[in-house]
Amino acid sequence: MSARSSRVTSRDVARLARVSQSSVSRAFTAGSALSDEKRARILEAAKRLNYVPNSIASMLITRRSNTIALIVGNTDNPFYIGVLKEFLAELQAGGRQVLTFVVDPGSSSDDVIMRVLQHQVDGIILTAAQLSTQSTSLCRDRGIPIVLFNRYIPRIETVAVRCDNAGGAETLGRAFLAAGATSFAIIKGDPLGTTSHDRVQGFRDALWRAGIPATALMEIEGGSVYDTAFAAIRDTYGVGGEAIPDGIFAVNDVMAMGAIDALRFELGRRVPEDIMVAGFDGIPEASRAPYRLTTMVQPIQAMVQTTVGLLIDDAGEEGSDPPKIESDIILDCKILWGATLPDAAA
Amino acid sequence: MSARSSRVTSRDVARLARVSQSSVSRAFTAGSALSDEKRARILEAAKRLNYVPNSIASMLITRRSNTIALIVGNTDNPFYIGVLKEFLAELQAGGRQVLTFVVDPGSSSDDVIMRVLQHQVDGIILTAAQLSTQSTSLCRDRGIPIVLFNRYIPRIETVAVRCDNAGGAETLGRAFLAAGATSFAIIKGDPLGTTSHDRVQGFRDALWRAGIPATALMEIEGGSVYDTAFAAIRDTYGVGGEAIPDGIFAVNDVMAMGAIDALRFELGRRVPEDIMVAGFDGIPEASRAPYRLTTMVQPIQAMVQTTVGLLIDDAGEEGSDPPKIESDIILDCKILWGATLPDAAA
DNA sequence: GTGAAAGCGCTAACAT
DNA sequence: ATGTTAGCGCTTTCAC
Repeated sequence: MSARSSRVTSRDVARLARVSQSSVSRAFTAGSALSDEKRARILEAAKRLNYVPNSIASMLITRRSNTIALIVGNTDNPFYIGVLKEFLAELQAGGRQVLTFVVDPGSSSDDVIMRVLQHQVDGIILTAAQLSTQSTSLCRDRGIPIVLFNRYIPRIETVAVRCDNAGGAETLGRAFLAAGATSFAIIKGDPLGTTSHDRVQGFRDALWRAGIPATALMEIEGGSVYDTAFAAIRDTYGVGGEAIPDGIFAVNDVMAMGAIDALRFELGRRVPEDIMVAGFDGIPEASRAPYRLTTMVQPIQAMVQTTVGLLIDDAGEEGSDPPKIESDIILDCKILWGATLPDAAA
Repeated sequence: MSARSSRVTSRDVARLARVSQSSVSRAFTAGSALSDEKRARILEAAKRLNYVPNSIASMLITRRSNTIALIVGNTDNPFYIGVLKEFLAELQAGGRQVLTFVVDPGSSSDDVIMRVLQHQVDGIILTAAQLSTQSTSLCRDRGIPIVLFNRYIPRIETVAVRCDNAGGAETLGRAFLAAGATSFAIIKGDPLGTTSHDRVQGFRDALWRAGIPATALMEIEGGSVYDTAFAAIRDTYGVGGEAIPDGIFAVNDVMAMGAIDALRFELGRRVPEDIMVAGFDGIPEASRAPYRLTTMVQPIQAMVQTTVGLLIDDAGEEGSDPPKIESDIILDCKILWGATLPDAAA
């Protein structure tokens, strides 16, 4: 019954439909000149033979793979999982294939870039991962556009899409001040990442502008994920530790959750009654009943669509070497008031 | 400085290195006959030209793409995110590329299969997604192996790797009984999925064997994810609702978390003092301080490695049509005692 | 509108 | 060990 169709090619279909091989190709190419009658005949023959066009051959000749490489770091942060999902959905909806790579948070994506280049992808999306100058120029030489997502690389002219990390953090800083906090801690993320850096900077700025002395802000390495942030808070403020401040800002939600749990279950403190907490990202988990975290919501969908748009536009034109956008694209984020840091204006 | 290497082919390298084009090919193929001196010369020329072999052309001729398709459903369940990560890591470590597809929980993977076939992948991994008989036979006709992960399709002879869902659920059922529970609820997942079905069945069996009447077990549609399970518990047992049973078993961890939060924050109950709860999967989130859920841990890594092993072995031999494994591979899962259901034997 | 012919960049015999 | 040759399955001029 089944056609044992292991190697059905357009030639086989052509033979059965009594047309030329090129007509078969046309039948599977939208908008090519072919009579309806012939197309129908070809399609039927194809169905009978279980023919599926070999896109590898098509890629070779058209030099377009219709494939985007998605390089993801830090998969332990639900935010990037959400980003990954959104990218997959968006690219898939646009008819593109996605080659996904994960890189260890520490390691560089350069070896992955090599594999990506061999695969003739139409574009590269880089999320929460490092990249060297060398790699970017290799891609540029081949005309493969790269877009950085929520990360930029100083001194490398690569387009980046991100949200206003510094501005968002500053807003949160002011929110703490408005709520009456006078002593602070900030839980930092990846020391090499621009995202954490910018949020720290924004928060510091808010305090500095309000005349808060630098000594009123303690900076804690949070390790970017739940477990490490939990441990950092427990160890920093545990028995014989430092005095716990009024307000704690974690540069991402998952660390804020770790901090809250450590405060409650290890240190016996109440949030927000004893300590106020805010995060950044707007992951759904942080809005659940036990947390109801006040946070800055990143517009994932808009950011993803912007990113994909840049890639697709670039890939559309053959010899468009200079990416039209020279500087980063920065989208606004929006505060989501939860219970852990009340809206003083409300 | 950069070589404007948009279209450097093996011919260009051959010319520069003063060798034949096939020697260039050999230089990039491990274990092919080529003098060290020549190989070095070729590699150097390649570097100067920024040459990267075009794997598309190689795929076309070798008919092996070195690529695995990973089809994932239900990305809202952290368990499958963990699975996704593990697969990506494992396949990447094995030098394979991964084409990732997400399918909406409701929809079938059949359209995705079509795209996958066009891409000449070496194998397909299907996780938490539906698949029709038609699609599987299409793949089989082309000699593309499919492995189902944590899901099987009755009446379709496709290899599946999963854990002992029924057995694990039965163990949890006995744990509830040993802890003294006498009335029960089970929060069910995807009605179409075998995973939920088997766990429900296993739990029922445990009660039945202990002589518990069917009336002592209430079955609740939990919708597979946190939010829907939260709402289901809130609505079922809220004001004017049913009496809350002693023990609640959610067929996955994320629904157990939703149930616990609903019990605590919507219904004002204590877990485990008032109600005992258990889940299934062993996701890290469920072991965090607010939950400390008792659950069955699925051996993700072993399951993933087994799955990949099946695929790679199959793909290794050219004409190996009959998959060597005819029946499913079932791995053991292990109970993780948390706080929500105490170990009566301890 | 349709067919014939020429490759895309590579691998794999086959010679030497 | 190395070069020559013949394609892999498709798209795309180019004639007709």
